[in-house]
Amino acid sequence: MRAIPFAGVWGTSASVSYQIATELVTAEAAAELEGLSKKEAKRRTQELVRQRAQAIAEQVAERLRAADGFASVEAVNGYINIGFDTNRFSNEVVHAVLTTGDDYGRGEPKTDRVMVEYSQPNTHKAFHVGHLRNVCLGNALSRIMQFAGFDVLQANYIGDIGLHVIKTLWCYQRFHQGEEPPRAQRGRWLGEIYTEADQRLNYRQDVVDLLNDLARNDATFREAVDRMMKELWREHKVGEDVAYLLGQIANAREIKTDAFYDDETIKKFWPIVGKQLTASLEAVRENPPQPAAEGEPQPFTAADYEERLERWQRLGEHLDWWPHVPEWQREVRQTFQLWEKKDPAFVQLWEETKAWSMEEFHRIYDQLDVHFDVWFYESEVEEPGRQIVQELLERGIAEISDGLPVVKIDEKLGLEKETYRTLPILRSDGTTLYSTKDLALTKMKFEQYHVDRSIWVVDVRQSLYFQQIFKVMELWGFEQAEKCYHLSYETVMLPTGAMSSRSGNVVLYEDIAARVLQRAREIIDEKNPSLPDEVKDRIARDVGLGSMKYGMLMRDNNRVLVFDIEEALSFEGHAAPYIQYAHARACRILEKVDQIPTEGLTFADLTPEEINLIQQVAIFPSEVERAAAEYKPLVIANYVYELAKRFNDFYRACPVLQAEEPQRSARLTLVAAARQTLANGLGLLGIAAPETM
RNA sequence: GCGCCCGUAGCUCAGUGGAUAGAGCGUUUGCCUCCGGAGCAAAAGGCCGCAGGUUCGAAUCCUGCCGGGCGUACCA
Repeated sequence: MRAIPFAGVWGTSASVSYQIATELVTAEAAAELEGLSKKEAKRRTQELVRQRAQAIAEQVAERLRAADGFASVEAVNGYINIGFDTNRFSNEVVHAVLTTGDDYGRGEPKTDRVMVEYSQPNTHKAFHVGHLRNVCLGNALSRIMQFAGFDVLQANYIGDIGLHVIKTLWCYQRFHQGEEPPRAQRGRWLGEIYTEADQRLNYRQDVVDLLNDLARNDATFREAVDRMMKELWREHKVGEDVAYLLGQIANAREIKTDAFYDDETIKKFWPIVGKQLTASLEAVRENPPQPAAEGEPQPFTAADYEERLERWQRLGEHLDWWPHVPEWQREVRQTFQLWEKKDPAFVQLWEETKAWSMEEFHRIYDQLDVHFDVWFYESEVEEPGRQIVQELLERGIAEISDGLPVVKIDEKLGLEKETYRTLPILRSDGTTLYSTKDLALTKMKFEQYHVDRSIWVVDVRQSLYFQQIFKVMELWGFEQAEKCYHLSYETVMLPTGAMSSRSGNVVLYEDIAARVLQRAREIIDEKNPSLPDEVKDRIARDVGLGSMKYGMLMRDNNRVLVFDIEEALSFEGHAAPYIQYAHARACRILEKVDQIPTEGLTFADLTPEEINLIQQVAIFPSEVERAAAEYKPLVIANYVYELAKRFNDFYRACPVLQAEEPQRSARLTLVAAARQTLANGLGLLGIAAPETM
């Protein structure tokens, strides 16, 4: 049974005649099909089933007509289409919505307690669009499951310790000691320190990566460098390093960061690289390369050279970093030991700077109207995690391999094929890994919060990792391991490529929020200039942030989201403002009447637009249930857009206030029901439904 | 190598084994004396990556292939 797939018909459609026809035909026509080829037999069966299904549908329709109680019964293409009594069903739907109000669509209370862990931002790092997708998803999922009847606990898991924090604090102490940014900027400023730390510590690798990239992929570069270096060698007699570079590049062999004798080599070599890149770029611009044959490596285009040249330039600004990198890396390891020893001064610095980030996070959550019931911190599960590692070792589930504790999961499960691989659970220097902490956290969720199910909303790149964690928990004998679910979603990319704070290719949350709010405000100033300022501000927030959230939710989880700020700033078409606008229009109609009747209405001679709208309103509860069962906020995002669309159709085709009674009352209640459902649906996505905009 | 995900209109994407595969953006043409034009109507645009299979019926399920992304022992 399903809704009749044609617009403007209120009823249901059944395909049972096909099942019956199939059974009958296969039984009766066996003899006839005997001698035919497989293909012909198939075609003949298809033909017979079609005819038979239609015949059965007609018979059934005939009976149902006699039974009475349906508005219409028809046999079409083998389907039995049953039209409902529109008046009765419309009354029921509208009555249900208006009497339950904000609770329309709410599911029966369920016994399961579910924890949804999401957001998990790292302190000392920037909050960007990638984090935004996570928050929107996790929060919408929580709201939906709660509304569907589950007892939901929303949990945040703050990454307040780990290598990233150590790196940031090292960089702060080493290069920015005593500096203090303006209060509102402190979280962001720390994020910049982190980026700098990362750039410094990876400097040698980044330099060598560029060289290797060129040596591997660009034949022109190999030849030119070979020529130039030979000259350099003859003229200056610079020693072994040049020979090394020459050899590796000419043969497209990998250059290693630690294979240099002289720190000055790179400084001398760098201009040569740039010179060659510039020359290649010019050559390619004048004379674009022909695409290589199938299977051959493609020659670099102008864009390829521009990108490399840009990297070359950026790295060239810090050639003086090169000699220091090994020493910096040593310092970072020492800094980690300060944390391990709980050095009081260091712990104090950590607490202070952590608070800077937390302040920013709280500001963001408030703005997004996101509220957590439980706050976990990585720093709090380090010790419990170590104990679990200890126990896993004692029980032989974990072992020491290459100097660190790991669990060889496939081996322990007796799997031949590589599936779960090996999970390291503690660093060889004794510092904790993400996995160390997650093992403890998983246990804590079930034992301290007594949840029946636990959902992790985390990026898809960690799916193997979570499979590993859950399997290790299972091996450890933790029964609730099967109640753990990783809800993965694809990454957020930018039109310029993958996000990376190191290369500066990031879009920060605060920047998009600011732009979206500003744009919303401009539009309101233009469309509704007479509103008071504070009302305009509130609407700008509802519309701007709503639009931003909807953009994060309108795409399927396992699809990469390319975040385009221009798209986010467009409030037309398939976006939250469209839905909010339908809601505001409904409010305009409703405010012009004193009272909305809820019973004894006459829904007679309904137009297709009215029927479509009532139908869409009617399926809201089942859509909520489906969204919760499938963990898919997208279901609601699609639903609420479709509802707005149908409302707009109705709005155009059906005058309400000027209609004659009893049609006027019926339409008024329909508007009220649609408005309520729009508001409820938007609410599940964490999006406001303003009355004016 | 192995594993996971994606491939649908020019672009970005919806689509629960069922009837004629839908939106938005973009393009073209219209609609405010009428409950708000952040709207509406119309046109154009499709071997649903390819090839098999299952089924009365496949964009949807299965297998293989092609193309792209991601993951794959001390990052999180």
